[in-house]
Amino acid sequence: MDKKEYILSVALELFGQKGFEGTSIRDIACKADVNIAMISYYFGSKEKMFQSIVENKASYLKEVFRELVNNTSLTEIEKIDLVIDHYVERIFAHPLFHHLLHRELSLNQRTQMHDRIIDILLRNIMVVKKIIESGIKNKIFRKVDPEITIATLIGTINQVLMSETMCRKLLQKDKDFKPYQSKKLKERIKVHLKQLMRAHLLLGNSNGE
Amino acid sequence: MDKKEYILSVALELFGQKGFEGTSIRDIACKADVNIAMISYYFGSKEKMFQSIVENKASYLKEVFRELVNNTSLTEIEKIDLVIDHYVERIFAHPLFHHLLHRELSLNQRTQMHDRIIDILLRNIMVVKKIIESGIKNKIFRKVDPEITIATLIGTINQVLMSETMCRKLLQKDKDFKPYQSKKLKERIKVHLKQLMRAHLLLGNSNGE
DNA sequence: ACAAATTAATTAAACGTTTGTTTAATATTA
DNA sequence: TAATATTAAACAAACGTTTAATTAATTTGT
Repeated sequence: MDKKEYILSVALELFGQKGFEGTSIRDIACKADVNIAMISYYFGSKEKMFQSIVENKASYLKEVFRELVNNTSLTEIEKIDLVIDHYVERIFAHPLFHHLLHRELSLNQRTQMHDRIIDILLRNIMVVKKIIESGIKNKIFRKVDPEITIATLIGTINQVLMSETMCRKLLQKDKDFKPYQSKKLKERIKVHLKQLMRAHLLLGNSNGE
Repeated sequence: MDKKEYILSVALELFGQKGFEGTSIRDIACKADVNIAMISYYFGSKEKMFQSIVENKASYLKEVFRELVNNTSLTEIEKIDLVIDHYVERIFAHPLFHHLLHRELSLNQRTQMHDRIIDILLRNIMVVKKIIESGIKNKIFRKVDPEITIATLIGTINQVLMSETMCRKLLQKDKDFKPYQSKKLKERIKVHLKQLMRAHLLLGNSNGE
């Protein structure tokens, strides 16, 4: 692997676990087994390295939802199902990065980075919002609150994966249980969210199981 | 106000906004207009002050849900409604404290504090879990996933209030809009969660509006 | 193809700040 | 007088960053 990328991956891991202020560049350099000066040499500063991580990783999650909204061969509820699948898969694939994003979102530090993250997240949120509004307009969905509904989608997954220890205690698993690596948990969340959204969104739903 | 309490309130505000590592005791002392040494004098250390904040504030939110589960004059869905009311009111009343709790939950720092916060949160979570399981047992609720359903409840509110800027952009409000002080938003979240939970939980629900 | 010149990568050490904490002296209150 | 509260100053340690020297890699001229 490219050395620069390797440093970024180590930095992501530590930032994700201990936060930006909670991680020193010495921590990163030590774990990546490089000299401290290499961080300034490669990235200019600690904060610019942080920005590199965000821009690097964010590029992965662009253009995923875009095609969804323009695909007319799918019903709105099928699109919602796909959004759930994509989103859950993404968070399970990059849990530390999403920890990083949402923690940064909850902080009043680094305004510029804060706004950048909002831009990144908002792009996909708007796609989902349009799907919901389309479903309402076509009288397939109930007149739900689109924005808060999206918060439910995103917030549910964040909440479950917020803390490994918390997740274990909530689900009453032993300490060997690794939430991020559990395919069962991933499917469980998908099933829950799909059932939840169908019950919440679909008109004339008698919930026959 | 008691000086010790005042320092704690200032510390809560700064920790809530900028995180534990992102806030220096000089920031706190300056904003509270006291000498730096007073923090050690009163609390012993920065971390012990943090613990004081958590224990102080946490005492407020004990014993709120306890009575709910033992009250047999209410149906399960009425209890869920009350849980939603209480929980939303609480977060809107102490937004910075809940920021603090959940951010600490997402960090792998201060294991002891981490476990303490989990204990605090889990107590109320278990009450809600029992309500849901009771509803399922009494064939009033569908056979939903109780644990992930709780994550939906908590996660939705966290998500909406995670960032003031994000909230404004999501709801397309101008910069004068203060999410934490908006009674309209508070009611909006309550209505959403109640409708969501009724559609999700109640058996034979035809969603007639 | 090969030595010379140039650029890039890496290092140990030091830089000046800021960090949390402590000290020892002073002021206030009981 | 004795206990408590408050202060300015200093503490060592850790912080992000820079420097200047050295090694490695690449490019160039012949």
